Amino acid sequence: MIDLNFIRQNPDKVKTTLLDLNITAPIDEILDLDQKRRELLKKVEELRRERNSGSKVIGQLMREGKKEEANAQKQRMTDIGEEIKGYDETLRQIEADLTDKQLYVPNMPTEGVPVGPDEHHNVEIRRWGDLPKFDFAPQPHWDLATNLDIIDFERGVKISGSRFYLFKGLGASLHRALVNWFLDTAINEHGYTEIYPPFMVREKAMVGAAHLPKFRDNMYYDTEDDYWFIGTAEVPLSNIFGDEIFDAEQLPIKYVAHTPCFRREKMSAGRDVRGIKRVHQFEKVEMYHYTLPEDSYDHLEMIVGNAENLCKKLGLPYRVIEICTGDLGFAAAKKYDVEVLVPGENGEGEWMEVSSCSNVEAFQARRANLKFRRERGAKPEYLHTLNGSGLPSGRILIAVLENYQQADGSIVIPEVLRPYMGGREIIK
RNA sequence: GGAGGGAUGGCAGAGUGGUUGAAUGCGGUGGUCUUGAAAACCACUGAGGUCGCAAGGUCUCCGGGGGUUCGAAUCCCUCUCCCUCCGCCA
Repeated sequence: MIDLNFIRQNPDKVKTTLLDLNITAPIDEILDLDQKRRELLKKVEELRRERNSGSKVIGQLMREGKKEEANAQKQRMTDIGEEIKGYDETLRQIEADLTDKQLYVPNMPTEGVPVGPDEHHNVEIRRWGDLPKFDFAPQPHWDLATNLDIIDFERGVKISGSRFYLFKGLGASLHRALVNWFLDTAINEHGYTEIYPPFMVREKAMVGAAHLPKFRDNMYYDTEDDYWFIGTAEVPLSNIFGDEIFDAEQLPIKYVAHTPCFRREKMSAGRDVRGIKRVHQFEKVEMYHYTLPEDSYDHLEMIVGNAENLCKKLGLPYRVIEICTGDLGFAAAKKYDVEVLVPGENGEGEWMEVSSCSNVEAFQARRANLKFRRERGAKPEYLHTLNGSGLPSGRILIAVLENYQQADGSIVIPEVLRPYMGGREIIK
């Protein structure tokens, strides 16, 4: 959610920005509702004030035993009460409508975000490493994994349908090794506190994280108990401190969580259907920061740096790109993606997104009501939150398989993972 | 799943229809006293909306929502959450 005051004071700027973002939102309706709301509020408050003071008089009169005067006063108050009731009803509708519409307004990109209509206008910031030199034709991960019998696609599909799979034997070990190494690195080297959150949340949490109401179609939902299944740990992490007020010195807070991620992938039917790149259930280690507003952009660099560090230690070539306005999405004010380079289906090399690091500024903080106080007695302010993948174990497993493959189809295990696999050096 | 009991300010805990946005205690902040500290004493100490340049005014909020009433923390309905007992259970 963005500040209603900001929309009110900069309507044209907001509208222009929406064009850059390639997102539509009912700004004029919002302005109209906002104005109606304030007009009504004024009337209703005036009437309430009258009633409050008028009702006190009744109490006074009763105590003094002046029954008739009290009754006359009661009648006047009844009339005012009726009037208030009418206005209240309208006001309630307007406020509900206004809030609902505000929930569809995206965040405003920060100064300096490249302007462009789509992902082709993202800007490469830096690049690290090179694709390994293969003196043979590299295979895609689904062939490697099937031949090594470490991923069973057919039986995953048998159990749960398309876009499901199962890890088997050393495939499952490798996956688990990645998760544990991501977590340990985050905790021991990057200074995070680990959280094990719920994977099913109520609607309020989804709205707080800005995944609802707009992205309803991409999420699994249990109709019987009203639970939403998280598509990322960002959802529970962003709601932990809802309706709480921090002292400034308690910030920043850096959390890391490993969770499954459930995604319907409705919008990408037919894309990336082979392998485990785009699936309904995967696991991810997610970084999440709560910061003072003035520190959030430093933290964005920290988060992306942490994601890069993981790629470097795994020996995976990558690039960092800054996302342009048209590709920025709903919640981010600024976003970096980290993409690793893998041989891909045809062996020529392709970029695969493995981390998305966003500063959402106060966008989630407003929705989830996350605040801090600069000093005792100061007015509470919204804090800033950031999120970044660190990293998705399934996609990194793809990268490890494809980049560390040998001519005989075996996989050399990256050194950092070997302690997590009983010292094993190769999968064959 | 069944039965019962709860939800009040940072915390604890009063308050069952009329100056109660809320006693009291603890905590916190400032001050007095003290060489300093402690103790004692005094004062202050919730959030949001709206109007206003401001000072300040005004409205709302006692788990959420709705209702009764001139007036609700107090009465009614409903939802959520917590606790206790029974049942089931990794």
